Amino acid sequence: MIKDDARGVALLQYVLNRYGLFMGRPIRTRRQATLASLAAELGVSRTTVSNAYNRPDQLSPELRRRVLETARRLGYAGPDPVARSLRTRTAGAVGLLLTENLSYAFRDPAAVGVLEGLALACEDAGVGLHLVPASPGREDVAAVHRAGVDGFVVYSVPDDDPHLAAVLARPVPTVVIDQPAIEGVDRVGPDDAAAITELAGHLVDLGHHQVGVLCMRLSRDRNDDFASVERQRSAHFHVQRTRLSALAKKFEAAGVAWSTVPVVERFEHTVDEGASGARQLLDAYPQVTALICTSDILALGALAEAGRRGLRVPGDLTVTGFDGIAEATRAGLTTVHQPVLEKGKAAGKLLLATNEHMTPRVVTLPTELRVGATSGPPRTAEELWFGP
Amino acid sequence: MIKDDARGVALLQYVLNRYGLFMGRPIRTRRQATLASLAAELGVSRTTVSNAYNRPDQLSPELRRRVLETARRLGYAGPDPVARSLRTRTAGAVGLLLTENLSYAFRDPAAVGVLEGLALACEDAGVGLHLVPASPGREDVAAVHRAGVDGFVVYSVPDDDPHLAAVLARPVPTVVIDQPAIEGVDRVGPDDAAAITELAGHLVDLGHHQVGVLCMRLSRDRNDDFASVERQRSAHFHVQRTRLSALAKKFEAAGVAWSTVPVVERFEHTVDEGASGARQLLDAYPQVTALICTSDILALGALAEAGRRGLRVPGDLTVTGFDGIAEATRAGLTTVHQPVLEKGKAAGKLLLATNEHMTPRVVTLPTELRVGATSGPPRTAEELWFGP
DNA sequence: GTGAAAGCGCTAACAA
DNA sequence: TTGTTAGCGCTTTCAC
Repeated sequence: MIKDDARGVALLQYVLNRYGLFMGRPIRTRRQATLASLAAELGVSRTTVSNAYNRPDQLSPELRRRVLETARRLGYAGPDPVARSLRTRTAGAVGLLLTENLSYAFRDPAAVGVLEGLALACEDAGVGLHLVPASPGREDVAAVHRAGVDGFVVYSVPDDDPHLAAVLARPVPTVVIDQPAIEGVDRVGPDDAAAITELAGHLVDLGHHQVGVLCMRLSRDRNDDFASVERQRSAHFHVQRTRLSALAKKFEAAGVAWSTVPVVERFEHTVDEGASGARQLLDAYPQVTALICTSDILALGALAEAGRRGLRVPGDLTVTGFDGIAEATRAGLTTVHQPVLEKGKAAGKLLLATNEHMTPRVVTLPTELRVGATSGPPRTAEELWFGP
Repeated sequence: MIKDDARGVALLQYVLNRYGLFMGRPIRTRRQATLASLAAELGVSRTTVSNAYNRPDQLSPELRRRVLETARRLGYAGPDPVARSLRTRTAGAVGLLLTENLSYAFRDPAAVGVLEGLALACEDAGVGLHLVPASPGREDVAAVHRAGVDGFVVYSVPDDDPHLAAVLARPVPTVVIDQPAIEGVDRVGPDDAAAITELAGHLVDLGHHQVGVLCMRLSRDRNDDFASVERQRSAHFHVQRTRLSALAKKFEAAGVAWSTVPVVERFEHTVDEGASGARQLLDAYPQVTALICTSDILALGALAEAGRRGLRVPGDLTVTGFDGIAEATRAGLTTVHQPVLEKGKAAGKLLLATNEHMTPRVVTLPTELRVGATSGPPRTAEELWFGP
């Protein structure tokens, strides 16, 4: 009985809808066709219509043709993706959390490379890539909850970011890139400590003892200034913290007291800010012979500033970067190259591999020290007095 | 009665689930908590739990606290986004269709600019940006149907692409960028014809009559070769077709028979392919005095090739581009600048503006001819014989 | 090859 | 302030 009533109502509703009416209301917009209305129009069951789209082999070609034909006539574009997702429990998309400024993400070739790699992996698997709107400023975590995705990739996010916490709370798999290890979460990234230690070794071997560092933002609060050792230690950006601590360790081992090494921080990650950071550092510490930058973008700015000051590179000043972006290569920068495209791809593959795995997986990417034309031995005392 | 039965079953199911059981089945994985199970646990209705998340003012702070607390205890991360989307009829995301190779989209600064602008607009509105996995090769349109989005932005897609047709069939608003006008669809783009006509005028004024053109792919089939007038006319990439026909018109008006103008096409949009295209064109038509490229990327390649041949620019050869990307500016390229970031932003705003509008809206972006150091008067006959 | 029944997990009138 | 009711549009056993 109940079923019959329900059907009767559904039918009535359907008829009204067809004529652009709502129950008891004046004419409005014509309702969209649904799988049910299509079935009613055809006089078949919803199953059959569903099969026409999802299991073509489950019904006669003739019937299928009729279904599709009628669908076209009614302007029905196929099963509603959201309803399907609810029913099948898969969204067909992965989310990307990226709390940095978008302008950073799209302007740093290294970040774009990661994005591209991830997008490629998604494309291969036929799943969408959902960019979660999460600006660093906004505390509103709702966007994370609203994202209909089967998993998340988290990239370049401070470890105390509320969005990250929100992602981890969601009952879907997660992969982090360049982030600290998290219990039960897959991880992708280079061995930052080893890579920059090798770079530091290169500088030590050249004879540098008076070094300075130019790094990206260490925490969510802005500090376009020198960063104390304490601030370095408590940095919330894993990559920066790791690189700084590895540098500290290496230089301490080489007899350089880390507390005497100036570290300048910049919130915005641009070439101009790199130049400004280099200016600030060199103004205060003109005796520095090597400027270690934690990214190529910053290093390019430092090179520009060196040029502005009339410093020859590497004669007067050694400059190094990190990432190995194309423009750095063209500039002959000494840097550490990391395979950014692979980073994104690996993250995507990890997330999309359905393999049941017990322990969280870790992909460590190879890096390569690329000695370019911007690093050389420091000025000696004689050179300082008598010229090179 | 029926209702009571349903509740009884739900309750039983819930109790079983809590203990990691399925009805009649052995132990499996513990089911995820849902709004309903949370409500049962608390002894309140589902509405109340829903309100705790969506309408905090609809219940007492104390009860809300209890709900959230219990949610945490049960590992409930908030209402399922897909179910919510189904119910509210909004996905909180816009789709981006981009059938070009992803590697193109992420490597051309102009395309990245559009992407960034769109992402910024989405972020402002708090909606996600869903990249639809649609490689140019795959005919499989399912990804378009599977995308749970409230609207689509279509960028740089051939007008006969099946993915585009699939998007238009979906009952959601759509905005196209750099695409031909489509009945009932909003559109964003520069006035390509006017822009390149101005550029052509600049060349005509300089006295160029022997020109050649290097353009991006015209259709989905690969043709790394000269493009006949017929092929130009029937191109499926709107932007390329528009630019070529505007050039034809302008040069015909200046007394140049377009059929005599060599047009070389390249499928891949890279600097290297630009160089190879220039090589092919100049090998066959060494008398050309101006090479018009339909993008800066191609033009940069052409410049490289000119250098390789020992041609001075603009003394021996004038080269022009289109887009106004940063690297082109640095190279002093004569080009047409278009505001790519604004293009993406405008598309996003158009899509997200809920304003009821009757007629499709069109945003025409301003362009600017930027005369750089790569365009000058052609060699005269005397110069050819006696040197400049 | 086709259909009936049972939800997926949630929200939003409307009632109490 | 809280609960009841009625689906959103679809897929999927399981019968027929």
